[in-house]
Amino acid sequence: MCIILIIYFVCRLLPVCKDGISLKYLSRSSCYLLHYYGVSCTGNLSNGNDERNREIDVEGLFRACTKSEDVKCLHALLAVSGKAKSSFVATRLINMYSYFGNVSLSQDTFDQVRDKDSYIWNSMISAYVRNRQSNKAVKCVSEMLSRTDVRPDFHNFPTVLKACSALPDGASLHCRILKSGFEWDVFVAASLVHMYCRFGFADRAYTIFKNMPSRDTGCWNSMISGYFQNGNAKEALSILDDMILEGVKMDSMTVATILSVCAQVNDLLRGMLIHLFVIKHGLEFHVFVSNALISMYAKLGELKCVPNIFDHMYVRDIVSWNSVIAAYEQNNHPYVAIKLFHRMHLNKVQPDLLTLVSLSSCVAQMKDPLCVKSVHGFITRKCWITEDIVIGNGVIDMYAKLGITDSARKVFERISRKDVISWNTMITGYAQNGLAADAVEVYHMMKEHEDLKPNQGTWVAILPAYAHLGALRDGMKIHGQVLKENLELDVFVSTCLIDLYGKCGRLSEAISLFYQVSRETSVPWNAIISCHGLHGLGDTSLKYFEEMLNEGVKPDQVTFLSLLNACSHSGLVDQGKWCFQVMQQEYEIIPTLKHYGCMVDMFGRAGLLETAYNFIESMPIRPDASVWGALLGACRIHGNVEMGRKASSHLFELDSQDAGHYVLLSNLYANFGRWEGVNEVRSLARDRGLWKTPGWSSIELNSRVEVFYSGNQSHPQYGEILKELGMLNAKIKSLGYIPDTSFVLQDVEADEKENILANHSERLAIVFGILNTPPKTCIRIYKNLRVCGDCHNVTKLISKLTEREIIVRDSNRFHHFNCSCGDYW
DNA sequence: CTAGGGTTAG
Repeated sequence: MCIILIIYFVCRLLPVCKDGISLKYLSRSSCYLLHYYGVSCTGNLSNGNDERNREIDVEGLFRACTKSEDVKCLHALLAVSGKAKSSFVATRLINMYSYFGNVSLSQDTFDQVRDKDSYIWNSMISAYVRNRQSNKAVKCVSEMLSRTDVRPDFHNFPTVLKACSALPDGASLHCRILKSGFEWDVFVAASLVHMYCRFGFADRAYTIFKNMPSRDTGCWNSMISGYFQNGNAKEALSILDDMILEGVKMDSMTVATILSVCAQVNDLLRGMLIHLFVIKHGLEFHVFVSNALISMYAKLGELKCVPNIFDHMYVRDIVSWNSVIAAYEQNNHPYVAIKLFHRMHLNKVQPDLLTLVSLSSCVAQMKDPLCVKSVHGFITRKCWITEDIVIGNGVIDMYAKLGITDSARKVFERISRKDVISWNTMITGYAQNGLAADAVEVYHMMKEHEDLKPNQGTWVAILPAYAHLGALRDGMKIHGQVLKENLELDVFVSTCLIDLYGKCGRLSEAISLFYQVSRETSVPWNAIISCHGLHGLGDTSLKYFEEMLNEGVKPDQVTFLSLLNACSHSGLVDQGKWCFQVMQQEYEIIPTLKHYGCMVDMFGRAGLLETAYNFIESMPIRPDASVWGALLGACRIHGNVEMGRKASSHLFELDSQDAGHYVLLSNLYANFGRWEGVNEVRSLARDRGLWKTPGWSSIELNSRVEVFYSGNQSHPQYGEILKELGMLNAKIKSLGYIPDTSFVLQDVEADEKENILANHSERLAIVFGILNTPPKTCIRIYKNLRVCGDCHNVTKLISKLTEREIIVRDSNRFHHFNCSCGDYW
């Protein structure tokens, strides 16, 4: 196609002589180009065109370009006749380059033009915006505004406004533009509506919208998407109703927006009706409409229709591939997603950042360290530019999803102008990888930047970290902020708060919050079920599940995970089995490794080690380390050395890097005094360069979290704590306490064992609490490992002696001491 | 010759 056009172009436009093209008019590069395309430079070419016709031909050629290379070719040929530097031609070139994603060529073209008119400025700004280089777009806008030879007109406004609303500091520019009063123009008004929505002033946008003398479909779309992007999905839908009432027909843009609204408000029925509308009006031929359909179905967990839509698509763009890959990734089918990724590769579609974000999440789900490495390598080779904030944030997220928080942090540090999302992503990255303390550290760093305003995403990022650390006070401070910002009804924020209160032992607060929020989606239900389970209240969790079904809320895989966990903690084996069955048969949810792990844990805790083993053997997917780890943990509880050996042999084969597994097996041997086994495991762990995770306990006092390690003498109050601990020890011994040294897993003398026990970190933390709080104050301790049996006994006695309520949360569950009220506050 | 409103994610 291109070759023919070039020949045509050469025939019509270049100066010709009777024997063919006169080479003296061609530059070296265009000779080369012609040669490259196999165009003979001799031959019979027609002549005789006037100026106007030539330009019409250029137009045709522009339209025929299908890739950046075509434009380059055209550009080179235009350069020959010296036309490329005219503002008119350059504008077209800038647009073409930017359509094909090659902004740097747009910029080169732009820079070479001396007399720039408002058209060319406009095109350059659009080129940046189109390719998401918001920083450069805004820079370009301010440069234009600083010049005297060009003034923005009402054609410029939509572009300029769009550029401004892409960046928070674009806000200062929009005032300048507003002064000129072109609000009546449909395009300008629609852009204003859009911009106001971007800055969070949906009401102001609505005022403009309402006062418009006439509205085209674009304006309606602008208002609908504006409300939607502000999180007001309900208003968006009511605008749609108004639009239909006024007899304005939905177009492809409306449909695409509404589909994502449906996904957000969980309205599958409306989504399907829109799908029918799409079919009836043939709108599925717009790529983005089909894309929107795919993501709508994916978000609502209806994967059945997805392959149908995808396979019947006429054209597929990068978004189509990304959407379909994300659809499977988000619904826990990482292997299907990877297969699609391969198919995409075969179709020669280049993956972009978002593809890799999904891919990272898939790889993280599959827990395959080799895949993690290859994706990491891929990302590194791509060297995604860090100048654009969205790309930088995506890379941080990607590394966090892969569990490589160090790399995430490096990218984070390299971004010079971090926005709120950069910070939120970094905090979430740490929190989701269990590094709550790092998450808190980053949050404190964020607070030092006064120009940054934490938003809903920040709260959703930091609250789980506080919940993990048991930092109730800090969490409550965030609750205060949330109330100030009227965000307490936001489902995500309030779910995090429910989780926080639940995890910090304040069940009544969690419940009252739960009944305040909208319970239309499974999200808050999952939180309330999970936190009751954590407290060993499995029956209550099941009651909430029943209530959830009565209210017509569809449970998802997280719901069942929380339920199975709850059953496991409360020893409700039959109910757990029932849940596992219902999940598959009624809700067609395919159990993930996590579900299997819960089941094994449940059987194991109940002492049904054989059942657990057989259950693993019957699994349709390959059990991973967490499944075998659950069995090993159960063997430790029930003292079954043989089964423990069996489990650990599978375990070390699958994942030889987790120190915790070695500790478990060595503990199991130690319990039976089989020190040779202990030594064997320990030297194995040492050979593989693994160390036992140090145990720590933390306590929150006066808004500070104090962390104690086993026998750590660096604490300023260490002497005082030791003295008090000695006194308490003597007292509880007189009450009949005999240290249970079977929990000491080193092969040392008996009195040394007692000494080790007495130095367990939670005891230091508890005594610290007793010393530093008024009498009768409840003491809450958080511990990263499990509470050992001896500590359990001692804590019970200390609680009695000091008349203190003591709550210890370990890596597994809550331990309540002296709960005379029998309630959980 | 230009422009607004759309789909993936954070």
